[in-house]
Amino acid sequence: MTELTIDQAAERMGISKHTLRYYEREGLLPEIAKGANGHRRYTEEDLGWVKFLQLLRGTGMPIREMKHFVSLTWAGDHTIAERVEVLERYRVALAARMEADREHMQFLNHKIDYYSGVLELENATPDAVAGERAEARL
Amino acid sequence: MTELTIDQAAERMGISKHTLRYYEREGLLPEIAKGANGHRRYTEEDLGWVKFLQLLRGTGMPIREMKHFVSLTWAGDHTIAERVEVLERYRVALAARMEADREHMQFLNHKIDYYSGVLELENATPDAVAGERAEARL
DNA sequence: CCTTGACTTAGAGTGCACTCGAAGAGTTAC
DNA sequence: GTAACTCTTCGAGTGCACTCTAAGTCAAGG
Repeated sequence: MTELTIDQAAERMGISKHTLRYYEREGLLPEIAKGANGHRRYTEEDLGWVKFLQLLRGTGMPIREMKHFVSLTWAGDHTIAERVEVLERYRVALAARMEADREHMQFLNHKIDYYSGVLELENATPDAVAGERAEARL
Repeated sequence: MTELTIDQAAERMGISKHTLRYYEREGLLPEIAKGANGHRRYTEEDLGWVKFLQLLRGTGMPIREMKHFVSLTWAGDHTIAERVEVLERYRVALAARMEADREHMQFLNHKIDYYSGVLELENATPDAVAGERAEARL
């Protein structure tokens, strides 16, 4: 019924047709059913799986490990313990990235604040600019 | 005095010698002074600059734009307004990434919680496992 | 009937950021 | 003095995740 063409699926998931086929080729997606014309028909379930892959990808997991994880998922419930181990590892790594990002955001904020200060000073007193040389070090 | 060899600099900054030379070649670092033997000698100021590059890089700025930004920095104070524009763009992008990461962390947490629940259930009642099939959809 | 356009495949190409290799020179250890 | 080591440069190679091309098929429109 509500099966989508590759174009529509790509549009809706915010991903390119190329990437959809690439994921399928790589075994990250199940083989997508084909219509009478041989064109792919994406079901809602397929799209849900794509979303799952996007989230997994977003955790920083590389394609190689996604293949592994996906195969675990398809292998059945006896792989759940291993799946947890994998996810834990990426949770730790993601937490580290988030922490680093906070530092980088601070860096940007400080830099922008400092520069904005210099600009305001220039506007306020267009004469006294020459003395401003001290780059904020961090 | 406290000038470091490329090995020491790499060690201290947590970066490879290759990358240090690469950054210099690309014009991201000023030309590093060489000792009598032709070997690079890194000053504290050089290392500060490396740190600056690492922070910039951490904001998600690609090498190409870093080159631009660095050239603005070296060009003098009249480029400050443009520097602010650039940094603002990366602040917006970084904020978006941080928001996305929060979503990805939630995803991991939910998955891990769900799986852990299944595991506990298995341990508690090793018999009633067969009925457990409903994958958490998100 | 013929063109247009979207799909199919396998495989090649791209962009990024390193990362490494080869060739050569200078210092240090025995 | 010669072997081992580390540095130098330049250019090539790597790994990742796409991204695109070429050649072919099929359906609809004019």
